[in-house]
Amino acid sequence: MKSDKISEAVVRRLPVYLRYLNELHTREVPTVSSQELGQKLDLNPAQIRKDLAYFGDFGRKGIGYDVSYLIEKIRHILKLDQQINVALIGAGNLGHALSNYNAYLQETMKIVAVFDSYTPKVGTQINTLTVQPIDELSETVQSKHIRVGIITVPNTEAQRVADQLIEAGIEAILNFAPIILKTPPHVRVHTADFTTDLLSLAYYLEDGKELETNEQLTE
Amino acid sequence: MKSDKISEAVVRRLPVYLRYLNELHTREVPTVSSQELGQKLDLNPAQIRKDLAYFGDFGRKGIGYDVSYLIEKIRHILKLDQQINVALIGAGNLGHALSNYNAYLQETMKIVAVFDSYTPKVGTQINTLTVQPIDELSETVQSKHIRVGIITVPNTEAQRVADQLIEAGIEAILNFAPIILKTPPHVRVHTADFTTDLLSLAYYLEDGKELETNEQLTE
DNA sequence: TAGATTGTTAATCGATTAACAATC
DNA sequence: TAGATTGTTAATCGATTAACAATC
Repeated sequence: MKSDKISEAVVRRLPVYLRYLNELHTREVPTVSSQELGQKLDLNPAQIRKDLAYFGDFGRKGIGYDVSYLIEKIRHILKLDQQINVALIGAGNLGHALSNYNAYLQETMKIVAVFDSYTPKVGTQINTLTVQPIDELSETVQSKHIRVGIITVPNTEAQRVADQLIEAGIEAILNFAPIILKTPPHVRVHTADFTTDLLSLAYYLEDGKELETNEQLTE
Repeated sequence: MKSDKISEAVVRRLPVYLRYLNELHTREVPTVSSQELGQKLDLNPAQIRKDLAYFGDFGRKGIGYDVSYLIEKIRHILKLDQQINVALIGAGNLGHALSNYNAYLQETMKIVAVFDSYTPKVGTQINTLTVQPIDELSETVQSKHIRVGIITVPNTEAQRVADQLIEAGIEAILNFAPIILKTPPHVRVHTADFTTDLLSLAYYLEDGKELETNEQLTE
């Protein structure tokens, strides 16, 4: 196939493939079929083949996909064959948590700066990074060649921080605040909103299992 | 319309509606149209009307939707008109961060217990909760009528914890570990995997903006 | 009444899955 | 050669959007 416009659904599956392929690589498994991948990742094998075929002929008929080769290809497609510097804005608990995830980010996306507007936080250490005041954002984005921003500030500040990031020339944003950011079309925004995930989960709970009002809770 | 099987996409938008409706309610706005909602939430007004119409006729032609009434209805649909108790497994930074979000959870989903398998963490306080050893999970799930589990443990432990939660009779899981959990069909699992969000963001970065190898980084 | 907006049908668009020839 | 598995087309399925009669 090759080319066409690629849908977001396809792009979002690529990191999932990559993650499992890395695991296979560690286990020194040389090749993998779309069948096996599908089983492991709960996806239809035809869908996996189609996803990959958008970008090239990576497999071999009768054999499957070479694990190392496919890793290389997907990393290239996702632009993860270069280091991508990331800034974290918001040094609260969530920011702290995320700063530990560098290892999961294919070692190519990397949080290289942390900012907070709350004065007592400025100057403290998060892992190896020193929390900077937010007004150094623009300068640091330039000097450290930061292309992606992660917003972990309170709701009320999220839009303002987004504006500042865009002003500073950032290209993409991962937003953890449960609000809809207004951004220009050239800046890609993904929202990681766990409150939506959790609240929508409630819909699928079974009916008739609520607490009875007279039921006693052991504390 | 009313009824039919409701797609996951529809269910996932309900909390988004709810969140903004609550904001309108706070601002004492009495009614809202699908047009206004769509503008604010970046959604097609027809889609919003259709989503709501799956569950009943909540609007008034020529007027729009009564904010308070719609809040009540959506809360009922999402089963958020009762308290839903939640357990958090994993008392690391991420667990810590999430335990502060109770306020965003419509005050009906509530984290009422925290567990960790790492002995030194057991007994420490997270907000008002004392971290419990993981082998108290089953008992506490029963006694506190916990229906939902949030997994914030390391990758390697996630599947085991999921199994324990299911064994304990939990009905739904929000999984933060970047792996695909294997679970029986009656247990609903949502995955909140920010690494996928972030890595897929890289795809949308502009080409030709990589760091030149000879470019100097100011530290 | 005139203007606004719903609920719903029909049209469109897009994504997933099945099927199979090609070929390792 | 026989078995396995890809890449791709066609079929299916599902979700979004447009349009409009009904009506507040």
